Amino acid sequence: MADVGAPVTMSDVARVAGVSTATVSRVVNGRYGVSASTIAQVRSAIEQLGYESSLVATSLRRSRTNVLGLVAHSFQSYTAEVLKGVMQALSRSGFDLIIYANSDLYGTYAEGWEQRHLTRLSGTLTDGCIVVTPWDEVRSGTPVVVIDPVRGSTVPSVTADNLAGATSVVEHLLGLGHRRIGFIAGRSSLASAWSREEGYRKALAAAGVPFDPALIGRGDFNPESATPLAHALLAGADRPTAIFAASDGMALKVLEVAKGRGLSVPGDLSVVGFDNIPESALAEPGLTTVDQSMYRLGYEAAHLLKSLVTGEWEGHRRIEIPTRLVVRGSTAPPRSTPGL
Amino acid sequence: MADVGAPVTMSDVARVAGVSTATVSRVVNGRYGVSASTIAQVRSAIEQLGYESSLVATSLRRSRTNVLGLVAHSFQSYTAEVLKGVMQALSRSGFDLIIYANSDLYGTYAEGWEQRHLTRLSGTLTDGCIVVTPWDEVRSGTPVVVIDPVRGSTVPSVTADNLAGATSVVEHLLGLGHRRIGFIAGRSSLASAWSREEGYRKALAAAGVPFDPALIGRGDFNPESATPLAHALLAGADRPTAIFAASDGMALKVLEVAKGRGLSVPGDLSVVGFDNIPESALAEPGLTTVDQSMYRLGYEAAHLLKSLVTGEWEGHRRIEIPTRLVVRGSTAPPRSTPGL
DNA sequence: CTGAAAGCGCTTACAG
DNA sequence: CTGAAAGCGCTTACAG
Repeated sequence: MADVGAPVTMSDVARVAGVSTATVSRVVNGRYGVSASTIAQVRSAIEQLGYESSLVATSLRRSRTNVLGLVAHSFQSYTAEVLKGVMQALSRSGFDLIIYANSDLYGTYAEGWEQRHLTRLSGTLTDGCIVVTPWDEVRSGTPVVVIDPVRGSTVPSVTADNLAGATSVVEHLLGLGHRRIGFIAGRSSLASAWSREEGYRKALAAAGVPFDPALIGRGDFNPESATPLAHALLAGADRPTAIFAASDGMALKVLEVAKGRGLSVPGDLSVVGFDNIPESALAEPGLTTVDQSMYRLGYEAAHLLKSLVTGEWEGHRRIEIPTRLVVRGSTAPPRSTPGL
Repeated sequence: MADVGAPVTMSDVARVAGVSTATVSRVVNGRYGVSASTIAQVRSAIEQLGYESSLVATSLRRSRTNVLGLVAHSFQSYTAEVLKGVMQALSRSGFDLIIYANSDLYGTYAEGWEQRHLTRLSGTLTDGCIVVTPWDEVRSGTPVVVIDPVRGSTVPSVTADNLAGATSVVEHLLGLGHRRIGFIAGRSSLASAWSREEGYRKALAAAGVPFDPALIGRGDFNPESATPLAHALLAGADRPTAIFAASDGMALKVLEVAKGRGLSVPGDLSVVGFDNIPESALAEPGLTTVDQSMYRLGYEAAHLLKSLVTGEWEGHRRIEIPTRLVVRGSTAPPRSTPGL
């Protein structure tokens, strides 16, 4: 408690114990070949000084650190859920986790951020990294697992079955009687955004509903990006009776915009999202969405990364997690079902 | 993409650019006194090789790293909320955040964990740290802010106004007509647990309701700790008509136990928690609780730490955040109000 | 304007 | 069983 001076180093311990730093290092790391009496002396000096080895110095010197990294551009509910899964998978694994969060980019997408930090960590601090929703393809000298990669990525990855999820949404809306279904797309460089749009198109095509480009808004997964798009979609005379947004964050904005324009949900407009973040259950009305178990994305990513680092991975390097449609109050048949 | 070999170091850049590492370092850090042509050469070598400086090597050498740390023992909803506040406060502050999570202790309280990791980070990697709910008093050579400190702690800290929060709970229950109010306490070493219990006692005393030690269960904030205590409280003939648990996690377990024993909530038993984690709103019935804005705890802690590190702090080093009673479906008057 | 050298706190061959 | 020395990738006086 009184000790608020310079940090205690290995040299301090060596001096107090009357041995070399090499010997202290051996004791700290439990290496063989140190006499019992020396061990005792060193231990007592460590105790007395409250010494802990510096993570930085240790990992600079060693090749293996037993620390895994996670790099994410922001900390919304999505990332928090992923994190819980990661922690569970790493529980008692012998690997600690370091999460690196860039303060200057909170809530925004900044190009290249992940790559830069991945590189800064991976040579020295971490044995491998998880990158969540990177801006672009990433590369690294140590193993990497990407959650929600860009289109065409060849890096090991974990994603939800976005195609099936989006398909089930559109089938649900079609089943309710909707024919004019708007879509707000996500960041187009991401494989997930692409698959969700593909699911939308294919399900419409399968039902023989013609595709109308006027019903598509191009967002970027950020909630804010959906606001002007929702206004645009709802302004026309021939407005859609349902809007499917490629993320819950965007869908919640659609809800907001609809209310602002005096439209009742689901009476005048059905709204569906994708993700199933906790906020969606609390919305009024509850948001119909696709659950993609962010917890499981994190869990599987951590599991894969761990195996990659220890070199014991056998299976496929691209994992797909099943999705599940969650129907809540934001969807209903359109007011006047046009001749089914 | 093809580059998956050894990491690119400053020496590599120096070799390609035909200069010394000292010069590369100067260019990377934007120091004065390098000729324009040299800067250009070095920049081009950096570009060509995809060089990024090693966070570890840099922070080992430098005294100031512009990285703040957060050490937490687990990653439940509580920590995730705190994190959001921390990130918001650090947004565009020039400080990055590193979160260190120990994999071997997920979900459990392990003595001394925080201190050990704090020490391992603070000499070298971080300029300062936030520690969430430490097991014991912490110390460090660099600034520390504790969220939810132990009793008697002298370290800068941020806490909710636990006394007022607990008082409002008991007043709410008394107002409904409850007289036999059980209490499940938190980890007694924490100031928050102490204040919540004090609020409980004082509010009872103020209302002239005698304190009954048989109505107190000693938990530790972990949800699991509440299960046997709830059974014990509800087993007696003269069981309480309401139970106030010192955390939502424990209160949700009380809900479970009550149901398991065939008691209806709030008909047979009112239940109240503390924290207002997202799960509490979703419980059936919704849990009456005290909102302590974990987001704000994180925000204020980060703000305080930042000021401490830059040396510009003026105010008090112990910040208290107001709390707010949130009444939901889990509380109601007792079945037969004993003569008010 | 630039480089050789020392050193941040450790670990690991190499001698002895 | 133990220590002197080199080196992990950087930065910073110190010379020139």
